Amino acid sequence: MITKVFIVDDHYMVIEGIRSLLQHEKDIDWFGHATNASSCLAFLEHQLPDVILMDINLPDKSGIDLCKEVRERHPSVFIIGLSTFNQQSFIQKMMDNGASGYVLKNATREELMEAISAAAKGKTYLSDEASKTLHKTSATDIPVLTRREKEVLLLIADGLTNVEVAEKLFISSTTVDTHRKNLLAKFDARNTASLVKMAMQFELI
Amino acid sequence: MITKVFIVDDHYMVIEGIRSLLQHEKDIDWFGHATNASSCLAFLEHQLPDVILMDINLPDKSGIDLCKEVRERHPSVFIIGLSTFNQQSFIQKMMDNGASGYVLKNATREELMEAISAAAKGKTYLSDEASKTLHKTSATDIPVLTRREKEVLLLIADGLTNVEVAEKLFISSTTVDTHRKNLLAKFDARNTASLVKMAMQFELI
DNA sequence: TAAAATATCCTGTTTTTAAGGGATAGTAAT
DNA sequence: ATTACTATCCCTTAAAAACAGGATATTTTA
Repeated sequence: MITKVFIVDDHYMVIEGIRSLLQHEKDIDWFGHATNASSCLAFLEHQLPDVILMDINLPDKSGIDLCKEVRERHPSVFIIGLSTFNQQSFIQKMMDNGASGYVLKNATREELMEAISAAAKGKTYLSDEASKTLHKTSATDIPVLTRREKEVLLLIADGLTNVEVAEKLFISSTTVDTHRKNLLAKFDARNTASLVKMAMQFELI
Repeated sequence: MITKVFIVDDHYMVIEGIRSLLQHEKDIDWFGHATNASSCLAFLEHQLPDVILMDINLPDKSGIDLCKEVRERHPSVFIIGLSTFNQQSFIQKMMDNGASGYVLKNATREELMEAISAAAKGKTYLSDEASKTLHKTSATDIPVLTRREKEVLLLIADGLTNVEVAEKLFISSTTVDTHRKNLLAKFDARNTASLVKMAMQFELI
């Protein structure tokens, strides 16, 4: 069975690299590539590959959003996330949005082939490193914040005091203090400084 | 004149991509590749290429440090920085450490060839996007910190109080407070929270 | 060498946070 | 209807940070 593979990545070098890695594979039919999300979607209006290798960072929209969109419009197309970043949040979001796998750009030809053939069969494949990253966390679990807490967090990080945040949100400063208290607890942070640092690291700011 | 090109990048797909892009160039002699800094340095003990394409993110040490080291030991070897990131700080540091150019991974074959031939002649090449990034800043001027201030900043961001920082650095807590005061002034920050946020944005933490 | 930058230390006052406690009302889900 | 969560509000005390002055010794640099 021949698998039709399409690539979405804005880096020519990566596209070339993958083409080069796959060109001698008999079971792979090189279907083409796109360098951004919109041309990918346009392509899919006319032709459907079996598997799309999709970068997470695209110029016009994130691969994470594109993944969701493609899966909704074309459920027969399986998607493998492709990224330099071995980040828990990215992998998680990609899989949540219907991806069949996640491969790092330092993957070997073998890993890539495994991922493609698994995806073509509708199965799931995660590269070793990616699956480790996905499962190890819970120590670095990102706290779930309420809408209000996020608002307060942003303003605090911008240097506003409780009183100033309160004025901005039309609530009492003691309420802001409570939110701050809850934020510190959720992040297990010692004080505002480490709270802001952690929030930035989790990319919540 | 034939240019001997060597690549240091921990992503197979990028190595393959560049090889594929360059394989039909008559003026280019593919010299090989390394996937980390130490094997690159080991290779250079025996053979010297004309140009090294060097990723900024390597597993064992940063391309920025490796660049400096290679230039010191082997001044005849010219280096072109290679990265996904179009970040002012990276480009600046790479050039400061003696790189002859900086090319993004979404560069075309033409751009890559221009960069290589410029570097081979000892000239400098920056891809359009990279040079824009390098020159645009000054609105977002990054404060210059002293060694001590950086130490204090890191510890503050980790949530230590003045007293704790003082104990760690064997200085008085009032001194720490003075450093903090100076940091706030340099960053034009209202308080520690915004200081930490700005420092993270400037990638000083 | 003189000036500038850096690192160190001090004494105050005022404002803000941290940490502990507790309370009420609305909403969403089971 | 009860539980769980969210958002709101309040109190107290102690610790910490912000702010405003100033001072001295050591490096760096021009």
